[in-house]
Amino acid sequence: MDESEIFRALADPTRRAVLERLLTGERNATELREGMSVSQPAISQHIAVLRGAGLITEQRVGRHVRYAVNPEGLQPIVDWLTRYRAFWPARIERLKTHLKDMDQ
Amino acid sequence: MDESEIFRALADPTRRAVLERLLTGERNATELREGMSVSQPAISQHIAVLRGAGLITEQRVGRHVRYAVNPEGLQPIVDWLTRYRAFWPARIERLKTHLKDMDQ
DNA sequence: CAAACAAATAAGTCTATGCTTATCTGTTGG
DNA sequence: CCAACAGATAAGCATAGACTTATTTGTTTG
Repeated sequence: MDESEIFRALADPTRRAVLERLLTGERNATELREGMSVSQPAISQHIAVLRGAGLITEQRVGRHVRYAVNPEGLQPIVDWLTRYRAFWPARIERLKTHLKDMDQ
Repeated sequence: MDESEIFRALADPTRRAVLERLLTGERNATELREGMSVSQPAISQHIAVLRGAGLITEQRVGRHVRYAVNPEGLQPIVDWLTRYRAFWPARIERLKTHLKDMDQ
């Protein structure tokens, strides 16, 4: 329900990069950090923000933690955006195409 | 193209309130401020952020400035969100309903 | 033209955020 | 069991953000 927290979490490019990496499958913190030029604590803190915003879930597996996108996490802002649907004249066709793709 | 700037602009509840007020029609700065407990400069600064993010447009009319939602402004983050469509199992039906409503 | 008005800008303050290094907690494998 | 590892937490710093009051810019109207 707290859109502010979600938007704030998404406002940081490093956190969006983490999320997008999770789109291709679950990862642990070390894997999420690969190729990024930030310290281990920095990633850990970003992960905490994403988790606080409900955007990711975590599951401890041994001494690793597997992170994954939380499917429900983005819903509040998707809902928020649908209020602006009357202002999406140009994109509406593309969105419909996406939805048709999903039907198949 | 700069999603960070858009997400950051939307992260503030006062700015979202301004945007939502504009959903019901164009307003000037004084009208946008009505009912909000912030100073005139604060609203002016919020408007500047929204405009910088491409979310609103402005048109000077005499000594007033009429602000309006920029229809194209939210597209970058709508596009960004569609990358997560595979993770929207629960919301997809609602979204389809919205789109059907638009067809009529 | 002067007073009133709409909005922006300036400048200062306070808090939040993102980063670092150092340290701590928990887990595993030799 | 202990050394190495995965990750979180602590503490400190620098910058960004949201707000205020005071002032400025531009426009209108009596």
